[in-house]
Amino acid sequence: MASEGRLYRSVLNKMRELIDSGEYPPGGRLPPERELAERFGVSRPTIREAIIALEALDQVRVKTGSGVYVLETKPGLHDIDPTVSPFELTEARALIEGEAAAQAASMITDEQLERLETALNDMAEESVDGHLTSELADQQFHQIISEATQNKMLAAVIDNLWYVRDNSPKIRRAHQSICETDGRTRVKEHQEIYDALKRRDPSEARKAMHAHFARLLNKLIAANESEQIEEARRRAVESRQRFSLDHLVAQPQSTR
Amino acid sequence: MASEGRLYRSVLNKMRELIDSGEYPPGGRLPPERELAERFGVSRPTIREAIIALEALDQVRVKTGSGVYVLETKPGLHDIDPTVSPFELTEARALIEGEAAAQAASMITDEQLERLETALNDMAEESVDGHLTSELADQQFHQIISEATQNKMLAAVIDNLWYVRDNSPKIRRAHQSICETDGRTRVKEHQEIYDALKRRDPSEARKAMHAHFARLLNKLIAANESEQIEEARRRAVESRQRFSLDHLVAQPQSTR
DNA sequence: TGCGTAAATTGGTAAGACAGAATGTACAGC
DNA sequence: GCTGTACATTCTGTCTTACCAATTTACGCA
Repeated sequence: MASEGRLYRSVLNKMRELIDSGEYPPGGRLPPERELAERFGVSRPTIREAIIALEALDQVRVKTGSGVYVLETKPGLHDIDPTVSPFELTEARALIEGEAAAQAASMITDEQLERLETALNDMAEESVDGHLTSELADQQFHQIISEATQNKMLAAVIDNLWYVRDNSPKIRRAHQSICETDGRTRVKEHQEIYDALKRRDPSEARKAMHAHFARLLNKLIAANESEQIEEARRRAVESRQRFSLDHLVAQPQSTR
Repeated sequence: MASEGRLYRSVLNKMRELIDSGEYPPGGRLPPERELAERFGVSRPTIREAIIALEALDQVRVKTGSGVYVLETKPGLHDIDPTVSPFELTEARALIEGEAAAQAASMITDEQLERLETALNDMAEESVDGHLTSELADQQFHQIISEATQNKMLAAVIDNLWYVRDNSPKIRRAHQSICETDGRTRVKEHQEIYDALKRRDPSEARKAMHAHFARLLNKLIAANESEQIEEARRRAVESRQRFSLDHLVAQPQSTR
């Protein structure tokens, strides 16, 4: 299953999806705890945990005895430009993290290499079932590299890119639609980055990082295309239905 | 009491206090749920809720079967880190704006090239007397390039770098100490970037951008060195004066 | 219109079964 | 006697079921 160790996290993710997708719009009320518990097939305390996490993330406000209400997302607080597309973000990450990897290759310490290896193992171990640990290991991997550049400004910029990735609803959704099917490929790509860093080869490190993001970008593009095809098909069916309806009511004149 | 509607919040606050006060240092482990429940006089689910909120706030990491561990608090992602040095910033700008220039070289429009030329002229005209217009033209030049990448994320990152440059006191001071003496060199460097962009040559554009920042970095280093020498001299004078003062009061016994 | 009760909803607790991780212990082999 | 491995125990977080309390909201009735 989508089990990731702790149950409430899986519930949390599903709820965030529902909120992001507009199922529960800002200002609206979530279903009661008991109903959610039944719907997700978990107990009520677990739902409560997910709601509390949601509350801590400022996505929701709980009013005792009344219900839990969706807050409007305030992107202005951390100024994420909502018009930034997943493609732009990934391209920017490719360029910037590519340079970071090259920089890190000539600066990285043995201790940091060890931590990279740990993260790599975590990624490989959990790549089968749980996404959470795998995701976390992924993030740690990249963070260690940015730290290894010994440039706090560069590290801060990269942190910011991850923040945008995790907090822009549009981008979150795009990633969720592709992050299920990968697995060994991702581990292999990170392995190649690690190898280049271990050899202290800046050029190869940059190249491996670019390759990693290039694949990600291609997946995003493919997912977007199939989504658009799906959308087009849906519209086609819709208009066909409308046409047939028009035909039934038999209005020979008006095309509308 | 400290009750604020929901019990877990009061527990959460107490725990945060304990963590902040150093009672539970980063890397350390919190007491087990059952013990905390007894200590705070609440039930275990309530403790769990508080821990989950703590986890959502990135203050704590839960390891199943082992315990809950305190994370080191990261400085705010979006505040300017005051420990970032002018060198780090300039290095980061070199890498990132270098890639931006390469990207821009293959995407830039004729209209943007025109605006670059205008900025270049402004820079050249004013390079003799007024620094203000020249500074502004410089910033515009770089902004047009980041815009030409057609990547809003990359442009936002570069904007952020300029913001740090303009708003970190330490970095502002460092720049002011070197920005007076340049002149034709800077214009010439920007001219070379412009030429590469006009030829639509990514590699040369990157190279020219790197050269620009490399010179800036060297100047910063030189200024820093001379500043440190100055500082050392000042201290030498100071200690010499103190020595002579000690000598004047003529205390043969105590070394203080 | 105003008030009071009932329904709906979240808040909190208790007790226990379960699973993973750490720890201690005993036994086998050297 | 010493060491290392295998097993058992204990510790710890995970999740459930069941129950009652407190608060808000809705509705009916006067």
